[in-house]
Amino acid sequence: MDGYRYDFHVALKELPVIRQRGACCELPEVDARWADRTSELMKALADPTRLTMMASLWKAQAPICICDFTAGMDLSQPTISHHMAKLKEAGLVESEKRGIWIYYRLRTDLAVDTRRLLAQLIAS
Amino acid sequence: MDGYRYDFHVALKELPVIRQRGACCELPEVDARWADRTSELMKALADPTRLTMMASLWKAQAPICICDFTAGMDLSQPTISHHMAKLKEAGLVESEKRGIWIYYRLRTDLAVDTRRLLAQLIAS
DNA sequence: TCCTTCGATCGATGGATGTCGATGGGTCGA
DNA sequence: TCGACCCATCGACATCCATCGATCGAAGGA
Repeated sequence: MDGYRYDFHVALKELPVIRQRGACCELPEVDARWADRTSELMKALADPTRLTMMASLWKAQAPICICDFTAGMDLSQPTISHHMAKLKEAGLVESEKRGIWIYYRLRTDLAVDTRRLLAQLIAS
Repeated sequence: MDGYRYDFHVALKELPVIRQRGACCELPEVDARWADRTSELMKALADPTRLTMMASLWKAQAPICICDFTAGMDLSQPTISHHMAKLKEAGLVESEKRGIWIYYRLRTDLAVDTRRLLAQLIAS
C-alpha cells in the first residue's frame, strides 16, 4: 500500500492533528456531480425487488419477459411494472415489444464502470 | 466472452422462446437474503451527503472529525450527525471519541467485497 | 368482431426519509 | 465553578416511495 497515505488501520493516537476549539480542518475534495449521479444509481439499486430483477437479467444474459417477473415474484403487476420503470429511468435496462409481451434486458450500452459495479455487486 | 452464455448484445429475434398466452417461464435463482442485505447497503449509499462522507473518508485514508463535515458541508449539525449515524448503522464506519471531538473512519474490518465495491464506486 | 391476455398509468394510502430547531449530556479551558 | 464548544437525540414537518386496485390501450386468437 502507498506509504504516503495512511493505512486503514491507522490508530487515532497517531493522528498528527492538533485541534483547537472552534477551528475545523479541510475535507478532501469530492465532486458534487459525482455524488449526485452516483446516489441516483444507488437509489435505483436500493430495493430488494429491483436488485433481484437486475440479478436475474445479469445471470440470464438474455432478455426476460416482464410477465415472468410478475408470475415469479410475490408482488402485484403494477408494482412489478413500477420497479422496472425505475430501472429503465435509471438507464440500467431497455425494453422491446414482441407481440403482446414486453422483454427487458440490461442496456447494451451500459457504461463500463456501471457494468463492473454490477458484476461486483451480483458476484458477491 | 464465455461462448456458453448469451452475449449482452443478443438480439430479441434470436430468442429461443416460444411463448404461449397465460404461460410464463422460470427466472434465474436469486437469493432473497442477498437481495435484502445488498439493498440495505445500497440504501446507506443512496444519498449524496453520505456518498460524499464515504468518499472523503476513503480518500483521506484517515479518521476525520465530524466537526469538519459539519463545517464543510452545507447542512445543519443534526443532519450531519444523522447521516453519519446511518453509515455507522450500516456497518460502514466506526467512531472514536477524543476529548470533545469524535472522529469517524471507515470500519477497519470492512468485508473485502464491500471495500472492492467502494473502490469501484469512488474511483469512477 | 368479440374476448382474453399483457402491461402501463392513475389515484390513494401508509410508511420511510431528509431536514431542522431545540435540548441535554459531556469535555475542557478560564 | 462557569461558560463555551462538541455532538447525539428528540419532536415536528414535508417529501418521497413502495404498494395495490382500478382502468385503459394494444395485440392477437377464436
